[in-house]
Amino acid sequence: MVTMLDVARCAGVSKSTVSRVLNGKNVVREEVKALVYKAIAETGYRPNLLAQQLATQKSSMIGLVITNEVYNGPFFSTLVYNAAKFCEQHDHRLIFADGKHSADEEINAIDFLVRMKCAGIMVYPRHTSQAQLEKIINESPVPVMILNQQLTVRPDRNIFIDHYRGGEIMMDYLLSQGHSRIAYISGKMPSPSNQARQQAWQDKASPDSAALIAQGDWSMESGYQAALTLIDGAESFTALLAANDDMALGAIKALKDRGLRVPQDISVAGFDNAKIGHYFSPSLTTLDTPIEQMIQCAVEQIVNLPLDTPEHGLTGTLVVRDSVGPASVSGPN
Amino acid sequence: MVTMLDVARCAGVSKSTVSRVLNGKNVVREEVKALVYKAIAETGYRPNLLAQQLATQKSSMIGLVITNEVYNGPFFSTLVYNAAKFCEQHDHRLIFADGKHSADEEINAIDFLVRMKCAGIMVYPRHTSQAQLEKIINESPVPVMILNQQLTVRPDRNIFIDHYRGGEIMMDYLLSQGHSRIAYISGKMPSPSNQARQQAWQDKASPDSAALIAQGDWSMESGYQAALTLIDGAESFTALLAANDDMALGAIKALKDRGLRVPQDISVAGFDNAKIGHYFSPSLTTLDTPIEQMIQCAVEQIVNLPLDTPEHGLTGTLVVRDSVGPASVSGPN
DNA sequence: TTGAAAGCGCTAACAA
DNA sequence: TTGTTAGCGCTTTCAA
Repeated sequence: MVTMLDVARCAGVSKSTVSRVLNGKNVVREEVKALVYKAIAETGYRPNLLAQQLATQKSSMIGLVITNEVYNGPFFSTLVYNAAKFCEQHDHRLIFADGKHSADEEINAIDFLVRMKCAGIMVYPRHTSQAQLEKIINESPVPVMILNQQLTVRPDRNIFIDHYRGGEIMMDYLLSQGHSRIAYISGKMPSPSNQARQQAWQDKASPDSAALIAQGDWSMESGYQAALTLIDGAESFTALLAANDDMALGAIKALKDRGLRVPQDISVAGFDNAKIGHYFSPSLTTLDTPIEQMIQCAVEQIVNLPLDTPEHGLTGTLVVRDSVGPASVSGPN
Repeated sequence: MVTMLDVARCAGVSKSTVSRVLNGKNVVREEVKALVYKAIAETGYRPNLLAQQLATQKSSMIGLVITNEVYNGPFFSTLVYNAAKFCEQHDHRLIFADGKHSADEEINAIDFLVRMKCAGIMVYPRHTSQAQLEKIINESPVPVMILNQQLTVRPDRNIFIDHYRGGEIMMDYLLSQGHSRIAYISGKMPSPSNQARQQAWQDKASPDSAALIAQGDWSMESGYQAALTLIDGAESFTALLAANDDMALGAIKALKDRGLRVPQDISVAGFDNAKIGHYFSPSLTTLDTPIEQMIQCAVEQIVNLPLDTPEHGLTGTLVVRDSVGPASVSGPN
């Protein structure tokens, strides 16, 4: 491996001069500079970033921790895409650690990134408790930004989406369409997104809706199964709200398979505004979640832009499409 | 920041002893060990991975380069999910660099990972030429594995999917269903996947099919538009093959919007076996692409498992569903 | 404008 | 079994 010293020797100068040339400090004579560049080209030298970061005590990496359970959702691509985009926009690189499926593993992933001396870390937590997160934030030498879920402390380290408000928006829309019996398909717990959405459903739904809930795990298949369970249940309903689009899509298939029409017999809505929702038939009414904005805030907070963290949670916007219609007079059962 | 020296002082031993304790060399007296652990706990010491990797000259990171144009495809989640999975399985971490949208940027991303001293690098190239890739592979001190596309050299650094064979499988199936006029929606070039699939289509389609091709860019929307173009074209066809599932799904919507039935009037097929295909109506006939296997081979090659690189490309398997039916007697126009 | 030397935090001979 | 010492490849004072 060719080091800076090799370049220096080859150019007939000292290590420090090479370093200066590379770091653009304009204190080097042009002719020497040229010599150094020539030597660099000749030797094929690549600066060692580990050494560089160790010496400067700073790095240009931003870490992201996500539990791989999230990988399949439409969330994931959008999240990573935007994370990479905003990192690069601020001359940083995204580095990525799998939080796997337990609090320990999530904490481990964060720890790895801390020890890699990332400039900052974004965590999309799934298992780690508030208390643990708070501890991590406070002990970390670099900014650790908690995404998606609301923390009760350290708002400066927290960019969250107000999923409760999102749930309300969706429920209000369904109610405004005349639906009074609304079923809910939940995402896999623990999940702050699901928890808040479910709470909104519960608060807005008619009091006797307790039986109108089925457990999903965010996947299309679970939405399919959950919908079957609900259809076969004793309680009737005219609308079905799923905690994400994937499950809503699975649910629509289940309804169709049972000969029910969407939205004439049953209306269906989801969350997240997955692209496919537009192309599905019927096209899916959903809530567009401001992922891009969330990531942007997090990254800019890390790179220390003079930017205010949003005081309140970000809220999504309703996307009205065809899968929700007015309540039919008679429900399916 | 608390360093190893701090721990050593706190425990009343030397730095090397602390190091030994940490690295599990069982040459340290139990009592001393205990002392060190106590000091570590007290000080809250976290080893600096940069320093460690600089000193040991090795790292446990595996890099992945993807162009962000790929982020939206169903490919992406699967790719990253499996990459993370197999990395962790072999006690490595995935680190991720955006190839953005030019050869220069891809090469830059690879360079970054090289300079971060990754143990190995996986590249899903989009823009970089064979010659450039070859150069990179040969010059890199660590294994650089080229994914997806076939290289003419260095099969030991190349895990590819035989997309031409995949295209043939799909075309053979369509032909076996009696289709003779088969249209094709292409992915965005440059792309080895599209190139090979398109070639297979061209070789298998009837010679007068030249007009039956429309340009897409992998997105659902482009599939939608491309299908409209084809429908409005002068040439009739009974089947439509799209270079990926997303475009096939967009195309199906276009057909429906024009009052055409799938598969009765027109059959549609795609590639990649995106999950949603199963839930769409009609469910989508597609080719399952062995992404997981590809990544596994790449990772195991990097971590130096006694494993043979597959001699030939991996091939996908046909997934027959509802979007393809027998050729109808009369096409749409 | 340049070079020498110390130091970033760690590992790994070598000696003791 | 432990401590001393010399690196890993880079940056950055401090002198020259």
